[in-house]
Amino acid sequence: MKQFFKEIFPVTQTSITDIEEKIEFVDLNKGTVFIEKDKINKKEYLLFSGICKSFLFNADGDEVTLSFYSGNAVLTPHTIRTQHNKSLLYFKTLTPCRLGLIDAENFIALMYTHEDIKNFANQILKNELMTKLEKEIGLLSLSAADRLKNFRVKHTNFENLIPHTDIASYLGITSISISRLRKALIHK
Amino acid sequence: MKQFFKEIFPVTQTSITDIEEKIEFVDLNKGTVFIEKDKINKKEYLLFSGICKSFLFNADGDEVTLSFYSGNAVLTPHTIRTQHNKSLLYFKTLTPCRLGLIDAENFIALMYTHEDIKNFANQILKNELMTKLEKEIGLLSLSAADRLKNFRVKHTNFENLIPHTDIASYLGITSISISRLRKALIHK
DNA sequence: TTACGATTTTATCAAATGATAACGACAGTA
DNA sequence: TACTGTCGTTATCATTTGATAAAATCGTAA
Repeated sequence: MKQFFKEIFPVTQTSITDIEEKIEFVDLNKGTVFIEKDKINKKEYLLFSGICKSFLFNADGDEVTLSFYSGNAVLTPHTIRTQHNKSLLYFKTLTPCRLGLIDAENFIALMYTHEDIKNFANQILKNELMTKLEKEIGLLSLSAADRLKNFRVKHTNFENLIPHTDIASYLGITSISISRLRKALIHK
Repeated sequence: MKQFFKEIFPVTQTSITDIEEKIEFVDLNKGTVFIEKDKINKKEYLLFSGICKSFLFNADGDEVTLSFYSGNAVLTPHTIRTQHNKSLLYFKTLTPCRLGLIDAENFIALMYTHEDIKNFANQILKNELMTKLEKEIGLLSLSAADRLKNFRVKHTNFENLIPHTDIASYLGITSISISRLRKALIHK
């Protein structure tokens, strides 16, 4: 737990303790859809280990990968819950994952009583927004090869840990294309 | 004002009046950058007429268009547009625009005292997130031609009102491509 | 009106990406 | 061990998109 917050946004030992006592820990196998679109959800999710992704289905019924998360990280509140507590997205594990769940209302209460926890939450939101902006800029103005290069910097070794189809649907290309790009990038 | 809220999210006459008395109205010529990245900003923006866009610059220094807004509409809310009261994005007018500005803190105060204004704000936020998701899905899984088709449905007649370069940078293609696609789509 | 500058279109060619199919590698299982 | 299904690669060909340059169009100001 200490390490978790140290990596993301340092908070006091008191805050860590107060969060920890409200957390429910869960271990999931890979390939588990643990948040479903349009379903009621009232939890916050801390990812302690493993890799998971958020996704939707396009008009053809294919999965479209929006974001990856790898421990240690926090899944973003906004997309998991709208004002009616319904998720906008699906989430699934791509490797075995260890998650920490907190009741969202409890967590909000902690934000009010602990200034550093509020700052922590703001940092999470900021990170997510910046990541989204960077991704959109990449999609709008970079070639697939450059998007893959950026992906490698941001998500080191993911190509050896999760299916390439998930990476392809994140980059907006086919899995055949990613294979071709991987070959082309070897000599560069 | 009545028409504005009627189109977006109906609120009571009392709420309209309470908002209206805190609004500052502004008329801008086309091509005016009225929100700048990294500059202090503490306002909410209501767009009563005209078309504007949010944008950033990519690594090559080219404008990347993120979203379009046309009256009547509300621009990206302060909460997700800024961090520490500094804007994450640029906004500029693409036609003459009539805007209404409200101090963000004043607006939040109204949300606490008026349930319908809070719901209105939540609706704006949700719409913004949904629009973003739809755009990302399009970028990830549609051809440029299909993205243009969708754009035409969502932004009727924009091709006759704003520069095609802005539309191209929104769709992630060159202005030459958009011209080619326009020709190809005439016979379909 | 003419002239100028910005925008849009067109043409040509090269490069990137998709579609389809076949092949190979690999893990799990009977 | 052989079988099976999943995943990744490779090959071929068609299509899409970009780059560059030139021409056409449009709006605005002199």
